[in-house]
Amino acid sequence: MTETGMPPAESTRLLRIHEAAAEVGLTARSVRYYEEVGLLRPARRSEGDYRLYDESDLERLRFIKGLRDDAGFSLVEISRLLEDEAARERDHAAFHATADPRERLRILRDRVASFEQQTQTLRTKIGRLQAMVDETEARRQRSLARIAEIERQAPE
Amino acid sequence: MTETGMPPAESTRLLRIHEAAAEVGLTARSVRYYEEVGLLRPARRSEGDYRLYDESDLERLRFIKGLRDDAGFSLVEISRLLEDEAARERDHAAFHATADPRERLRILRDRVASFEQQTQTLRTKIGRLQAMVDETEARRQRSLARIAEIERQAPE
DNA sequence: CCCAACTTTCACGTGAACGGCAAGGTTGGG
DNA sequence: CCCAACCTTGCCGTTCACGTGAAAGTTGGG
Repeated sequence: MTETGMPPAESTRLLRIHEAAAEVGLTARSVRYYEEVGLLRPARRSEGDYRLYDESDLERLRFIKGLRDDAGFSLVEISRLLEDEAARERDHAAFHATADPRERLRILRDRVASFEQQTQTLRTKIGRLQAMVDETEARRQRSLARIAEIERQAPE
Repeated sequence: MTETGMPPAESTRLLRIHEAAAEVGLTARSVRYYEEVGLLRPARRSEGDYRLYDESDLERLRFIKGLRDDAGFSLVEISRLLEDEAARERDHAAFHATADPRERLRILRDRVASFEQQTQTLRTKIGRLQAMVDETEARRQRSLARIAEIERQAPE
């Protein structure tokens, strides 16, 4: 019969830094570095000061990795992109601390604005990439036209 | 057959490194570095060994800058992306040197394949960015749903 | 309680992508 | 022909984004 030393595993499973990093495809060093430059802080620390990450931390890490690898943003740019979200992180506790619907609405609306800001930035980047695709397509078309011309003049 | 002689040197205006760099929004140092790592070589050198860039060099520089700034590719990745195109650069002289239609067709088809490779890579990147947009959109929708719920329970 | 495996902070090392300077050569208008 | 304003190569410095120990503390199974 075990005593009531049960871990509170039911609500949120917490991962140590190497587990969390592996989960999202990063190194522990990177995760520590991201904390160093202010991109995130772990949900909590253990008794012996080990970093412990929850599911929302993992989401954030995945998002950071996406911005870094897929969008090619620098950590400074990512920091700016997540700035609003950082504010809402600070509001997160406030959200659960208050029962005032007006306050909760304000927090949620800030969050929505933050998401819209993020999609706007990403869509701008998509637009520039699309422009490059279009230009490359145009050059391809010109080459195809020249091929057609040669084939017309000198059929094989 | 051919029309009158080609327009004189006006179309083949050559720029020195600072002019070329300014034209495409880079620094001279960057342009030299790109040459150092094999991303391009200037069309020609002056009598006193000054680098001289023509319009196709500028196009290439703009493309490199786009890949770097907009797509966030590293110079190594850009190098891989332009590798095929580098081959066709070497073929460029051959193209104008030969009158053999079969040879010209081969060169042009290589170029088309290179363009298709580039658009493929860019579209893959666009797809990943779009996935991030979609996810952010979904999170925004969830927040909007929560807002609606609160407004329903506690109308102002 | 022990011990291997994990973690902490601190600190220095590294590769990419340039910036900046020195010492000298080139260009082109007057 | 002069000379200021370009350019050349060479080399060292810098920032970013981590990698890689070192030395010490923590965790958890046996």
